[in-house]
Amino acid sequence: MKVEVQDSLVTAPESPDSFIKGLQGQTIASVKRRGKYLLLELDSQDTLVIHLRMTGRLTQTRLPLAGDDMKHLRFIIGFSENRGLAFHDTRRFGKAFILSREVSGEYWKKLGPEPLGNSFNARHLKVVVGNRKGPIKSLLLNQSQIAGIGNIYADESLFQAGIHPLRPAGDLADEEINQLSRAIKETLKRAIKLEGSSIDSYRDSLGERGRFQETFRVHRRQGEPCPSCKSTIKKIRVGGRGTYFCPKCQRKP
DNA sequence: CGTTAGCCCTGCTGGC
DNA sequence: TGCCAGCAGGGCTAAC
Repeated sequence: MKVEVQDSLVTAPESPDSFIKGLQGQTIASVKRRGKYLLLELDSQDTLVIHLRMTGRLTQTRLPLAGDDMKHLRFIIGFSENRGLAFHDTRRFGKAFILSREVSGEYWKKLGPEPLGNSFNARHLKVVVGNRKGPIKSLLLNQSQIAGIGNIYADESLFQAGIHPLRPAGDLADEEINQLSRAIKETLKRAIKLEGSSIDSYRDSLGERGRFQETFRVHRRQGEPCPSCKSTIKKIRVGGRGTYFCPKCQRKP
Protein backbone atom coordinates (compact mmCIF):
# COMPACT_ATOMS: atom_id res chain seq x y z
CA MET A 1 0.00 0.00 0.00
CA LYS A 2 0.93 3.59 -0.63
CA VAL A 3 0.78 6.22 2.09
CA GLU A 4 0.62 10.00 2.22
CA VAL A 5 0.68 12.01 5.44
CA GLN A 6 -0.94 15.44 5.21
CA ASP A 7 -0.48 16.39 8.88
CA SER A 8 2.62 15.36 10.80
CA LEU A 9 0.79 15.84 14.12
CA VAL A 10 -1.03 12.54 13.49
CA THR A 11 2.24 10.57 13.63
CA ALA A 12 3.95 12.72 16.30
CA PRO A 13 6.23 12.23 18.10
CA GLU A 14 7.35 9.90 15.27
CA SER A 15 8.06 11.41 11.88
CA PRO A 16 5.78 10.83 8.89
CA ASP A 17 8.82 9.33 7.14
CA SER A 18 9.24 6.44 9.54
CA PHE A 19 5.46 5.92 9.53
CA ILE A 20 5.38 5.74 5.74
CA LYS A 21 8.41 3.48 5.66
CA GLY A 22 6.72 1.01 8.00
CA LEU A 23 3.67 0.80 5.73
CA GLN A 24 5.23 1.00 2.29
CA GLY A 25 4.55 -2.15 0.30
CA GLN A 26 2.78 -3.87 3.20
CA THR A 27 -0.53 -5.73 3.18
CA ILE A 28 -3.09 -5.67 5.98
CA ALA A 29 -3.37 -9.24 7.22
CA SER A 30 -6.04 -8.74 9.88
CA VAL A 31 -7.99 -6.08 11.76
CA LYS A 32 -8.39 -6.11 15.53
CA ARG A 33 -9.17 -3.78 18.43
CA ARG A 34 -7.82 -3.25 21.93
CA GLY A 35 -9.64 -0.72 24.11
CA LYS A 36 -10.12 2.34 21.94
CA TYR A 37 -7.21 1.45 19.65
CA LEU A 38 -7.69 0.00 16.16
CA LEU A 39 -5.05 -2.56 15.21
CA LEU A 40 -4.27 -3.26 11.57
CA GLU A 41 -1.81 -6.14 11.53
CA LEU A 42 0.65 -6.11 8.66
CA ASP A 43 2.48 -8.86 6.80
CA SER A 44 5.69 -7.56 8.35
CA GLN A 45 4.23 -8.61 11.74
CA ASP A 46 4.21 -4.98 12.78
CA THR A 47 0.89 -3.32 13.55
CA LEU A 48 -0.59 -0.07 12.29
CA VAL A 49 -2.25 1.35 15.39
CA ILE A 50 -4.87 4.10 15.07
CA HIS A 51 -6.67 6.02 17.82
CA LEU A 52 -9.55 8.25 16.71
CA ARG A 53 -9.69 10.24 19.98
CA MET A 54 -12.55 12.77 19.77
CA THR A 55 -13.13 13.50 16.09
CA GLY A 56 -11.08 11.01 14.07
CA ARG A 57 -12.79 9.26 11.14
CA LEU A 58 -11.52 6.29 9.14
CA THR A 59 -13.29 5.89 5.81
CA GLN A 60 -13.08 3.58 2.84
CA THR A 61 -12.87 5.87 -0.14
CA ARG A 62 -12.34 6.24 -3.87
CA LEU A 63 -9.17 7.92 -4.99
CA PRO A 64 -8.05 10.51 -5.66
CA LEU A 65 -9.70 12.72 -3.04
CA ALA A 66 -10.62 16.25 -4.01
CA GLY A 67 -12.46 19.31 -2.76
CA ASP A 68 -14.27 18.91 0.57
CA ASP A 69 -12.85 15.42 0.99
CA MET A 70 -9.43 17.00 1.48
CA LYS A 71 -10.63 19.09 4.41
CA HIS A 72 -9.15 17.83 7.71
CA LEU A 73 -7.49 14.93 5.88
CA ARG A 74 -4.55 13.73 8.03
CA PHE A 75 -3.29 10.67 6.14
CA ILE A 76 -4.37 8.41 3.35
CA ILE A 77 -3.53 4.81 2.49
CA GLY A 78 -3.95 3.74 -1.12
CA PHE A 79 -4.71 0.07 -1.71
CA SER A 80 -4.93 0.40 -5.51
CA GLU A 81 -5.12 3.11 -8.12
CA ASN A 82 -8.61 4.14 -7.04
CA ARG A 83 -9.39 2.61 -3.62
CA GLY A 84 -8.05 3.57 -0.21
CA LEU A 85 -8.54 4.35 3.44
CA ALA A 86 -8.69 7.99 4.56
CA PHE A 87 -8.17 9.36 8.05
CA HIS A 88 -9.88 12.69 8.74
CA ASP A 89 -9.71 14.47 12.07
CA THR A 90 -11.06 17.94 12.78
CA ARG A 91 -9.48 18.49 16.17
CA ARG A 92 -6.17 16.77 15.33
CA PHE A 93 -6.10 14.73 18.56
CA GLY A 94 -6.10 11.42 16.66
CA LYS A 95 -2.92 9.34 16.49
CA ALA A 96 -1.45 6.70 14.17
CA PHE A 97 1.80 4.79 14.60
CA ILE A 98 3.60 1.58 13.75
CA LEU A 99 4.02 -0.80 16.65
CA SER A 100 6.77 -3.37 16.15
CA ARG A 101 6.06 -7.00 16.95
CA GLU A 102 8.90 -7.06 19.47
CA VAL A 103 7.38 -4.46 21.76
CA SER A 104 3.65 -4.94 21.15
CA GLY A 105 3.12 -7.44 23.97
CA GLU A 106 4.60 -5.01 26.45
CA TYR A 107 2.73 -2.04 24.98
CA TRP A 108 -0.77 -3.36 25.60
CA LYS A 109 -0.08 -4.19 29.22
CA LYS A 110 -0.76 -0.53 30.00
CA LEU A 111 -4.46 -1.16 29.34
CA GLY A 112 -6.90 -2.82 31.71
CA PRO A 113 -9.10 -5.76 30.64
CA GLU A 114 -11.74 -5.59 27.93
CA PRO A 115 -15.10 -4.92 29.60
CA LEU A 116 -16.81 -7.42 27.26
CA GLY A 117 -14.18 -10.08 27.86
CA ASN A 118 -14.38 -12.94 30.34
CA SER A 119 -11.74 -11.46 32.62
CA PHE A 120 -13.93 -8.45 33.37
CA ASN A 121 -16.67 -9.14 35.90
CA ALA A 122 -17.83 -8.02 39.35
CA ARG A 123 -14.87 -9.76 40.94
CA HIS A 124 -12.39 -7.79 38.86
CA LEU A 125 -14.30 -4.54 39.37
CA LYS A 126 -14.19 -5.08 43.10
CA VAL A 127 -10.42 -5.43 42.99
CA VAL A 128 -10.13 -2.30 40.86
CA VAL A 129 -12.26 -0.09 43.12
CA GLY A 130 -10.22 -1.21 46.12
CA ASN A 131 -10.02 1.64 48.61
CA ARG A 132 -9.92 4.38 46.01
CA LYS A 133 -11.38 7.69 47.08
CA GLY A 134 -11.77 9.17 43.60
CA PRO A 135 -15.18 9.29 41.89
CA ILE A 136 -16.39 6.03 40.37
CA LYS A 137 -16.91 7.74 37.02
CA SER A 138 -13.24 8.74 36.80
CA LEU A 139 -12.29 5.14 37.50
CA LEU A 140 -14.52 3.89 34.67
CA LEU A 141 -12.73 6.30 32.32
CA ASN A 142 -9.28 5.18 33.48
CA GLN A 143 -8.03 3.05 30.59
CA SER A 144 -5.32 1.44 32.68
CA GLN A 145 -7.98 -0.15 34.88
CA ILE A 146 -10.70 -0.97 32.31
CA ALA A 147 -10.06 -0.49 28.59
CA GLY A 148 -12.54 1.14 26.25
CA ILE A 149 -15.20 2.90 28.33
CA GLY A 150 -15.67 6.50 27.16
CA ASN A 151 -17.61 9.44 28.55
CA ILE A 152 -20.94 8.47 27.00
CA TYR A 153 -20.76 4.87 28.16
CA ALA A 154 -19.65 5.78 31.67
CA ASP A 155 -22.69 8.06 32.10
CA GLU A 156 -25.11 5.55 30.62
CA SER A 157 -23.69 2.62 32.61
CA LEU A 158 -23.84 4.52 35.92
CA PHE A 159 -27.44 5.49 35.21
CA GLN A 160 -28.41 1.90 34.48
CA ALA A 161 -26.69 0.77 37.68
CA GLY A 162 -28.32 3.57 39.71
CA ILE A 163 -24.98 4.88 40.97
CA HIS A 164 -24.07 8.56 41.37
CA PRO A 165 -20.99 9.47 39.28
CA LEU A 166 -19.31 11.18 42.26
CA ARG A 167 -19.55 8.20 44.61
CA PRO A 168 -16.07 7.40 45.93
CA ALA A 169 -15.17 4.18 44.10
CA GLY A 170 -14.11 2.32 47.22
CA ASP A 171 -17.44 3.03 48.94
CA LEU A 172 -19.49 0.93 46.54
CA ALA A 173 -21.30 -2.01 48.10
CA ASP A 174 -20.88 -5.49 46.60
CA GLU A 175 -24.37 -5.37 45.16
CA GLU A 176 -23.62 -2.04 43.48
CA ILE A 177 -20.45 -3.46 41.99
CA ASN A 178 -22.47 -6.40 40.61
CA GLN A 179 -25.01 -4.01 39.09
CA LEU A 180 -22.31 -1.80 37.62
CA SER A 181 -20.36 -4.58 35.94
CA ARG A 182 -23.58 -5.86 34.39
CA ALA A 183 -24.63 -2.35 33.35
CA ILE A 184 -21.28 -1.74 31.63
CA LYS A 185 -21.55 -4.94 29.59
CA GLU A 186 -25.17 -4.31 28.65
CA THR A 187 -24.59 -0.67 27.73
CA LEU A 188 -21.65 -1.51 25.49
CA LYS A 189 -23.53 -4.35 23.82
CA ARG A 190 -26.52 -2.13 23.08
CA ALA A 191 -24.26 0.59 21.70
CA ILE A 192 -22.45 -1.86 19.44
CA LYS A 193 -25.76 -3.23 18.16
CA LEU A 194 -26.75 0.33 17.22
CA GLU A 195 -23.36 0.90 15.58
CA GLY A 196 -22.05 3.53 17.97
CA SER A 197 -22.87 7.11 18.90
CA SER A 198 -22.90 9.84 16.26
CA ILE A 199 -23.35 13.04 18.24
CA ASP A 200 -21.43 15.02 15.70
CA SER A 201 -18.48 13.62 13.81
CA TYR A 202 -18.49 9.86 14.33
CA ARG A 203 -19.08 7.79 11.19
CA ASP A 204 -18.38 4.15 10.45
CA SER A 205 -15.98 3.11 7.69
CA LEU A 206 -18.72 3.51 5.07
CA GLY A 207 -19.62 7.00 6.29
CA GLU A 208 -22.80 5.87 8.09
CA ARG A 209 -23.96 7.36 11.40
CA GLY A 210 -24.53 5.23 14.50
CA ARG A 211 -27.89 5.35 16.31
CA PHE A 212 -27.03 4.80 19.98
CA GLN A 213 -27.29 8.56 20.59
CA GLU A 214 -31.01 8.27 19.90
CA THR A 215 -31.31 6.02 22.94
CA PHE A 216 -29.19 8.01 25.43
CA ARG A 217 -31.02 7.95 28.77
CA VAL A 218 -29.04 10.74 30.48
CA HIS A 219 -25.98 11.70 28.43
CA ARG A 220 -26.43 15.21 26.99
CA ARG A 221 -29.99 15.29 28.29
CA GLN A 222 -29.75 17.85 31.10
CA GLY A 223 -33.10 19.51 31.78
CA GLU A 224 -35.04 16.59 30.32
CA PRO A 225 -37.11 14.15 32.42
CA CYS A 226 -35.45 10.96 33.61
CA PRO A 227 -36.86 8.07 31.52
CA SER A 228 -37.39 6.12 34.74
CA CYS A 229 -38.67 8.59 37.38
CA LYS A 230 -39.26 11.84 35.45
CA SER A 231 -36.92 13.86 37.69
CA THR A 232 -34.92 16.49 35.84
CA ILE A 233 -31.58 15.21 34.56
CA LYS A 234 -28.64 17.20 35.89
CA LYS A 235 -25.26 18.07 34.44
CA ILE A 236 -22.10 18.37 36.53
CA ARG A 237 -18.36 18.20 35.86
CA VAL A 238 -16.40 15.15 37.01
CA GLY A 239 -12.68 14.94 36.34
CA GLY A 240 -13.08 17.71 33.81
CA ARG A 241 -15.70 15.81 31.82
CA GLY A 242 -19.33 16.79 31.32
CA THR A 243 -21.37 14.32 33.37
CA TYR A 244 -25.09 13.66 33.24
CA PHE A 245 -27.20 11.80 35.78
CA CYS A 246 -30.61 11.54 37.43
CA PRO A 247 -30.40 13.00 40.96
CA LYS A 248 -33.17 10.69 42.18
CA CYS A 249 -32.24 7.37 40.54
CA GLN A 250 -28.52 7.94 41.23
CA ARG A 251 -28.30 8.92 44.89
CA LYS A 252 -25.77 11.37 46.28
CA PRO A 253 -22.32 10.26 47.48
C1' DC B 1 1.06 5.27 44.42
C1' DG B 2 -3.67 8.00 43.50
C1' DT B 3 -5.71 12.11 42.10
C1' DT B 4 -6.38 16.45 39.71
C1' DA B 5 -5.65 20.67 36.80
C1' DG B 6 -3.94 22.16 32.63
C1' DC B 7 -3.05 21.42 28.11
C1' DC B 8 -3.20 19.72 23.37
C1' DC B 9 -6.51 21.38 18.89
C1' DT B 10 -10.60 23.16 15.91
C1' DG B 11 -15.30 24.29 15.24
C1' DC B 12 -19.90 24.93 16.90
C1' DT B 13 -23.42 26.91 20.08
C1' DG B 14 -25.73 29.88 23.00
C1' DG B 15 -26.00 34.09 25.34
C1' DC B 16 -25.31 38.71 24.62
C1' DT C 1 -22.71 36.59 6.56
C1' DG C 2 -22.10 39.79 14.73
C1' DC C 3 -18.94 38.50 18.79
C1' DC C 4 -16.80 35.35 21.80
C1' DA C 5 -16.60 32.40 26.11
C1' DG C 6 -17.38 27.89 26.84
C1' DC C 7 -17.75 23.32 25.48
C1' DA C 8 -16.90 18.79 22.86
C1' DG C 9 -16.94 10.73 21.86
C1' DG C 10 -9.67 11.49 24.89
C1' DG C 11 -5.45 11.15 27.10
C1' DC C 12 -0.79 12.87 28.46
C1' DT C 13 2.00 15.41 31.92
C1' DA C 14 3.29 17.87 35.94
C1' DA C 15 2.41 18.71 40.52
C1' DC C 16 0.71 17.64 44.99
